[in-house]
Amino acid sequence: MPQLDSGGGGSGGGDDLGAPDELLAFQDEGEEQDDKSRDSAAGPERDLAELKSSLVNESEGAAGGAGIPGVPGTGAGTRGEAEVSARRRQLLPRGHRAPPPPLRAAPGVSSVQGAPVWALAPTPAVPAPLTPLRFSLQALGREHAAQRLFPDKLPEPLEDGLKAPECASGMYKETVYSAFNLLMHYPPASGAGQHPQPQPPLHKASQPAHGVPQLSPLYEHFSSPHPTPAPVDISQKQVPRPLQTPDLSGFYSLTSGSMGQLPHTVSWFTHPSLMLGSGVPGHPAAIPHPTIVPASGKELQPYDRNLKTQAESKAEKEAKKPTIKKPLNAFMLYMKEMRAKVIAECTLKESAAINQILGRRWHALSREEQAKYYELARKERQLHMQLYPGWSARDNYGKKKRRSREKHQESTTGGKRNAFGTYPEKAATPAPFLPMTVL
DNA sequence: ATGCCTTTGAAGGTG
DNA sequence: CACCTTCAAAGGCAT
Repeated sequence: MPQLDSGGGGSGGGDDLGAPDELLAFQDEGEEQDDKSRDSAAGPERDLAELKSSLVNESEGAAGGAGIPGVPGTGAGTRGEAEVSARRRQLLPRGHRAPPPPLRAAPGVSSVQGAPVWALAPTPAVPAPLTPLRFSLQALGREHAAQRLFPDKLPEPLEDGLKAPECASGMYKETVYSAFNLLMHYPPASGAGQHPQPQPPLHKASQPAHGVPQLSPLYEHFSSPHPTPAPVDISQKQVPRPLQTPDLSGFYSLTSGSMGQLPHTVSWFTHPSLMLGSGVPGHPAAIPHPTIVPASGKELQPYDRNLKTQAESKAEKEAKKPTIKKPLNAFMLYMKEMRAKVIAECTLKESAAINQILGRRWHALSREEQAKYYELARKERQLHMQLYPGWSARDNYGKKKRRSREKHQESTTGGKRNAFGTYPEKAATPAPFLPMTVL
């Protein structure tokens, strides 16, 4: 079940987003200090350095590639395929990473829906309580205002970014916290006057984060100031109709007028394959929730079904049932925002390598910085749950192709290991955050 | 065409 | 309750 706090607990119930009294002190300041020092001394720069180092070490003897400019050993595309493959296999052995000390929440502090307690600390200048849906793309035109909310965050990318000469492109300077700034920027209560200037079509590759955060579609979806009566009917049979709370009722639509302001990250809005809903493509009513994707990834062909047997049709129907994706967690949101920067800075493209860097950067983030993403993630989950009360992550189990790790598991078992073969390590790795105990 | 890799976090299932 | 498993994003690469 989704973990929306249904009003219980001592947090006042309901949406206690941004509750000021959630500001909690940490008792492990020493550890935080460690984090800080780690951040500054061996943070992001080390991330890539280690990654690169591992690449170099593992590809020692290989002719210097041209991966990261000036960084040997990162050019996967410069070696023979076999060599690259070998490197890839050993790229970052699961035991390779020596994760930084975990961020721990202070004991005796409460948590909300699994987020580290420090993540619940009030975001600067964010009014509370917050309605999760009250985000607006209007913020796109108000980045300055958003920046005012977190003025201290602007230089962060410069600190956090891979400033190493081999990686510094400077592109990340444009906006780093733009996503969060946007999300955390609340429109006027009236919601009026939210008609940003239409923008030309944006392309994913050509439109890095320049005032256009790579937000979770969930939030982007609700960024529209123009309401629609209800979210797309994704699965009437399984997913109960979303709650039509007053807060939500005004955030379910995207009008054509709002399309122009949407960044590339909301390409789902116009993508034909996503027009699965009940209506006519292009019509707001036909706009599905961003987390809804056809299982096949292709547009449905209703007439095809008539040619199939009932069983086939049923199976196919089942298979093609739109999939409600899981809401993104904090780290996913972070990755989504920062990926482009890492790519730009490091000229890396392989997500596996990028994700490793991002993982390290994530650990290098301060609590406050991480808290933003936890907060966003929490709101995303709330939105998701409000939209699809009956949805369960379990619904998507098996929709992804079974990974071959299963057979790996069979062949290499002996000990306990998860399907990825990583669990023992992860278990051995200190958890980033200890669960909070609710007082 | 499809799955793997790689990361963290969330959530559900199991013992 | 602890542990395990799966999925979420992403894109190059391998099969």
